[in-house]
Amino acid sequence: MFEPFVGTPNYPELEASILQFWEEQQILQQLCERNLNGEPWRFQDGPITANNPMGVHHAWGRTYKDIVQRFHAMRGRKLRWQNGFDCQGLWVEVEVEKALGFKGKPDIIAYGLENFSRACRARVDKFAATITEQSRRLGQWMDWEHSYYTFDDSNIEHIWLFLKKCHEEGWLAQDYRIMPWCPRCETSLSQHESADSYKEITHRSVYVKLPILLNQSSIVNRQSSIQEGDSFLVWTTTPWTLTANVAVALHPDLTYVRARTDDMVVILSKGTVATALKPGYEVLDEMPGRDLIGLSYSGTFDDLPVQQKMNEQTPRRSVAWEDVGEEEGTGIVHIAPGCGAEDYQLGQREGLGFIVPVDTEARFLSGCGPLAGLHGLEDVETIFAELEKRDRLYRIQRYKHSYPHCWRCAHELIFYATQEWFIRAEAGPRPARERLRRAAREVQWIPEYAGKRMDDWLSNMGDWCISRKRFWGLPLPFYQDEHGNLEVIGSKAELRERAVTPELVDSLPELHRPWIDEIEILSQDGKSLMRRVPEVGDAWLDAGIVPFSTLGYNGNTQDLRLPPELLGYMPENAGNYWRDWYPADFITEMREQVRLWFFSMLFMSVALEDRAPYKTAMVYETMLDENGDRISKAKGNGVPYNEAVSKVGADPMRWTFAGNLLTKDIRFGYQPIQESQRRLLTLWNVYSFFVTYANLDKPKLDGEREEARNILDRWILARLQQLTEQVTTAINSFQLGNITRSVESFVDDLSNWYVRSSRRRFWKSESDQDKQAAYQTLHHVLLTVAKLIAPVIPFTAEAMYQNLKRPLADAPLSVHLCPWPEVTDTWRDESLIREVEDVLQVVSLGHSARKDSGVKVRQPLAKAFVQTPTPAQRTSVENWRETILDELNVKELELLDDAGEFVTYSLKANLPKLGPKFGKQIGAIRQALEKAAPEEARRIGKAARRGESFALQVGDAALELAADEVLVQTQQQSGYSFATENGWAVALDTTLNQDLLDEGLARDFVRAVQNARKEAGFEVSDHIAILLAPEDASRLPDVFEKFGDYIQQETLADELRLVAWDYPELTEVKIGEETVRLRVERIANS
RNA sequence: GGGCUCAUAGCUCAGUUGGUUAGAGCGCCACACUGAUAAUGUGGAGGUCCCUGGUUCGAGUCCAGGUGGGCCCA
Repeated sequence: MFEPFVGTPNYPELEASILQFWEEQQILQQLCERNLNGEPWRFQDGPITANNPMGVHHAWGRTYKDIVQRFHAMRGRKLRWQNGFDCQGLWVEVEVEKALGFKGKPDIIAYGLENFSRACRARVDKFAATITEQSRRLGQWMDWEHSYYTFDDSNIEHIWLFLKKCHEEGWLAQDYRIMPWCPRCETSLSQHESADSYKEITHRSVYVKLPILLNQSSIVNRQSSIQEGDSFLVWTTTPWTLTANVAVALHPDLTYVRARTDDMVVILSKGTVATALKPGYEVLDEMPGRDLIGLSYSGTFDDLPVQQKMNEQTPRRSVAWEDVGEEEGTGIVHIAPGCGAEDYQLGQREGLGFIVPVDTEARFLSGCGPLAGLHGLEDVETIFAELEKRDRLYRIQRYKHSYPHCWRCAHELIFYATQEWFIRAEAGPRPARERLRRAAREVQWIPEYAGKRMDDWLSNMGDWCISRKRFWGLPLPFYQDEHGNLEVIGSKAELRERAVTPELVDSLPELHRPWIDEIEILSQDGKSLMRRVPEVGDAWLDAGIVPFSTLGYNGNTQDLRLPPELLGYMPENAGNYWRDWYPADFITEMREQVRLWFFSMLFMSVALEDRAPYKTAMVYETMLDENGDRISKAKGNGVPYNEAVSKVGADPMRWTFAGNLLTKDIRFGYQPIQESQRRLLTLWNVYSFFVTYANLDKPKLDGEREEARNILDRWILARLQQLTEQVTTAINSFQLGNITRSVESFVDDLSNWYVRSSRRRFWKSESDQDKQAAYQTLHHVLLTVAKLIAPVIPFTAEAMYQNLKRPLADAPLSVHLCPWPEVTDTWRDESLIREVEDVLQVVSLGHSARKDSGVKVRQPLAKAFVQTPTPAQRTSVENWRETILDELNVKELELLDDAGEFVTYSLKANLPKLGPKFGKQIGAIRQALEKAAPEEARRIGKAARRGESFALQVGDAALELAADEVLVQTQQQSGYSFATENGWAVALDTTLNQDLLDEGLARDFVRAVQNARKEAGFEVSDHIAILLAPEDASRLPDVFEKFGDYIQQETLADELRLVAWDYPELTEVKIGEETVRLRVERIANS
């Protein structure tokens, strides 16, 4: 009937067969067909960089995406199932360069741009295929045949449309930016690339003196003691940048000194005197930094043309800067805005100009006089000599510091001002910033702080630098003539219209360099020739446009990668497509995407539609290794995805991911996965229990169900409604971490209470009807759980479902084709659930009392006494009397009004009730209750237990309190074995008579036989014969007289034979206090 | 320097709108239970809920300040 299942699942094997099943039966296809007329549920996938195989951290995010998509699909919503690949930009170039063994730009140019672009495309295609395969293996459902690629012409054209819009808004601008630059590869490096490239290195740093020119100074503090001829002492580790000096910076609040050294007077901060000056100096006087602002000075290379020219425009001066420190140098900082990002910013603030003294190879330009042609980094000797010649050199010192290097060729980097394209945050009549903030406020952010992060970013963001001086990327559609006039092209059609040779546009293989660079256009007035700027675009433009480009926003739906037959879109109504699918209901990515992808999408959507392109945005945190350390390739401490998925399977990983709370970093490794496997094992055990016994009993599981009369069935069904509601709410509200919590708690109840208590119903029930009900209930529960876990662990769910659905005539082919479970109101029963919580309390206390008495559970006891905290809770005990008797192995259960003889009472205030009512009085009331004399406590306690109000004397006042305003506790007095908690009390009568002892022995005997059966490897349904040799004075023969039927029934023993002590092949075992010899034999099935 | 966030048992983490004796899992010790169970139960050991102050009858929870970690921006 059912496929037998024992032991633990082999996930990799199981998952492989299910993947094959999904594939063969085209389950996703069927799901799409089923939901063809459903309300759209709009998920926008963030493109994964198709540059390398995916890692486990990708699997984490993809699990979230898959959970949510599968859930909504089960609920009948129509989805696009579109996965996306990020295909352009420096990351791809860099990997291709590595693969080809290139050192930098010159190698690429030598290789040929055309070849290079083709190589980039090939790499993307290769890894898109790899990632697709890996994602399938994870169980992620996507329409893998129709993933979008950001290098597609349609994507590029949509970005063009956006950029044109930006131009119309007046947001586009060219400006300078300081970039880390490799003089050997002749290229800038992005921030990402330079982040990990700092290495310890020793440079010769230099102290130079800059004579102050009091006469030329705009501001002179007449009180200060500065004299003509005093010099600022400044320090730098990059002497070549002195040619680009335009200012010095001092901290206005630091103390500076005049000091005599080498027969001259220098100025430096007080805190740096000892390290900066040669021995034998003399401090003359001191002054605050602010007195030294606005002074002119003579530079190091006044005679160089670049310096002369700049000095005419903006004369060198000293400026105030809060970032100046005394940890190193002289407290006076040399400022070269053309050679440093901070310098540049300060320069902007202070209205300074900037000088770029070197070319892209770091060789001095012609404006640098005698230095021209020399290398800024390599020809330091000459720079020192020139400084010496000009009497500016004070001291040279070796200095060890961490300095950025090119990660490709290991060459030292410089910082370099380059001209780039920007989208302004605050330009135009309708500036972007506030419009972005307004749009972001309409988004539901999960967790909420993601929204704060976005707003913080938007409030503080600078202009968006969108250009890169590279090759494989979005070709910026910016066309300039020789005078620098700019026009922005918004589509390929427009390009053709404007092109000097339209046929060239027709024959473009793709909208990429180098092909696109061939196209020239005519300016609007038709007078001048315009060429495309050489730059390509920031890759975040590629990703940010996808809410539009994947939906054919520009009206061109020809080359979209979508399966129209499954979405109900025929070519004739494709124009409605984007309107139906924009904006997205949901997006989710790692937290850093807030200021990256979420930002770029928002920006582009605000520009085009003035609203956010997503309604709900969810972020998750960082993945760490299982020890909480950052995962890095160098350390090799990450779990390799392919290894993990083939070793432990996808579902245990998915369960681990799903269980993490969004606000927490996840600690991931094999340990946590094993933990998840263990948690899931309980469900498999219940499933295995069901399958085993259902195969023996062959219950009727199809058609009408028995009415659930048994309280256990009613209870687990009530819990199932609760679980259904919890899981549904968790996914609907994106609190995904609550799914596993709810399911685990339910499975725990199912295994340790429902199955445990119902066990006997499955193999010998008094009534057939009850047995049927038990099977049907458990079957229904397992099937429902399979559906509820289907989004999270689709393989496990499918495996269970495929087996469990066998007896059902018209069940859907796959669990993923089932409708999502709905809450059945007739089965809801909150009070029954609370009852069981009470019962579990009683049972727990009973076990505790057992433990206390030293009488083991197998020994039946005559009587248990139970006292409830409130009268209402007596029904809990009444309703579950049989279960409690069975669980505690007692013959009788008595409810006590008053555990009087066993206990003393103690009272506590019920603060949530009393607090609001009595306010400040509550302290006194608490005292009165807690300090009440024993008889007084007993009087009140009894009254409260009966649900009656009672009088309480508090100081001078006599208060009337209601029963529920006091909490009654009872403590064990003496005599009986006793346990109390939360107002509950359970006492056991531990006196034993011969009948009880004999029954205990019978149970011991049964237990021994069961053990023997198990060791012999018998099936649970095998009938046996028991051969027993008791010791001389054994009570067992008597016990057999009395409990023979019970023993035979329990052990499926058709025969119970007493044999001699030396009978062959007996095994000695202990039964209670006795030692016996026994053997079990299987009796052939007749 | 600014923003966000976190700090609870040896470890990983829960802790809903403020409520009495702060929980779970893992790990450790003892005992028990077991015709699904590598499961489970009971008991034990293990906590200044980061610190200080405030609001309140009452603070792990709310507020302010501080300390420390993480991330982002500058």
